[in-house]
Amino acid sequence: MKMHSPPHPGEVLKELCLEPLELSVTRAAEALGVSRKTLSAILNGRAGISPEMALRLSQAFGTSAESWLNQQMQYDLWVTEQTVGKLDVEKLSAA
Amino acid sequence: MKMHSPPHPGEVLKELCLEPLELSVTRAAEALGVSRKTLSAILNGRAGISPEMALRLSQAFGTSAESWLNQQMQYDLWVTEQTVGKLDVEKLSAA
DNA sequence: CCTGATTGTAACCTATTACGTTACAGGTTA
DNA sequence: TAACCTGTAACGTAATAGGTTACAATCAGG
Repeated sequence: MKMHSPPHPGEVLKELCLEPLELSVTRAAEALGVSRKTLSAILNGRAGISPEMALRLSQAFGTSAESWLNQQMQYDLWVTEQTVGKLDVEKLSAA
Repeated sequence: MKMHSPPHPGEVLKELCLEPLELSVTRAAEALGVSRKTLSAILNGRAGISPEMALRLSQAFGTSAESWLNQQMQYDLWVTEQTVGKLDVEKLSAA
């Protein structure tokens, strides 16, 4: 039913965390304790948010790690739904 | 704050889905369209629930894919919290 | 006792992904 | 021009989901 893509967590991170604080990618990566490449990949949607990265974000920005992983989960699920074709699954329960 | 482990999703799958329907591992793997090894690994906590597997479970048992991924996320986060030491993260926001 | 079914798991393979360092090219700005 | 930020390619490591095949252990029926 859901048709359009949930936002990639990297977009949210950029718009809600980096831009309001006027943080450069280089500076933010430094603060998070990861390489500039790693953060850049996330911001540009070429990598997801790992549990460890979620912890880093929560410590740096005072947000919850769950919220980041939740967004990532929604995004991954949407991508998978769009990607995989019909799965050959047999219905098992009555409901 | 949280101290004890959230249940591994494999336990939940076994107790809430397989056992009530008296499904064997072999039979359930067949129905899900995956190898017996793959399902066994999940049931015994040696593999996590991937987005595709969550879709298979939702189709087989009439549950939501999100609920499975949510459990997996909680579990992964807990494991990561227990595993990684102090992360060298600089606090960035005021809150 | 033998047979068949079920199970966990090891050994091997592939594909993907997060992360790192180094290096380059393009842009902006003082 | 020089200093900085940026995306990204090229190389590496480690982890993980998935597959097939094969083996040993358990348990139920004949």
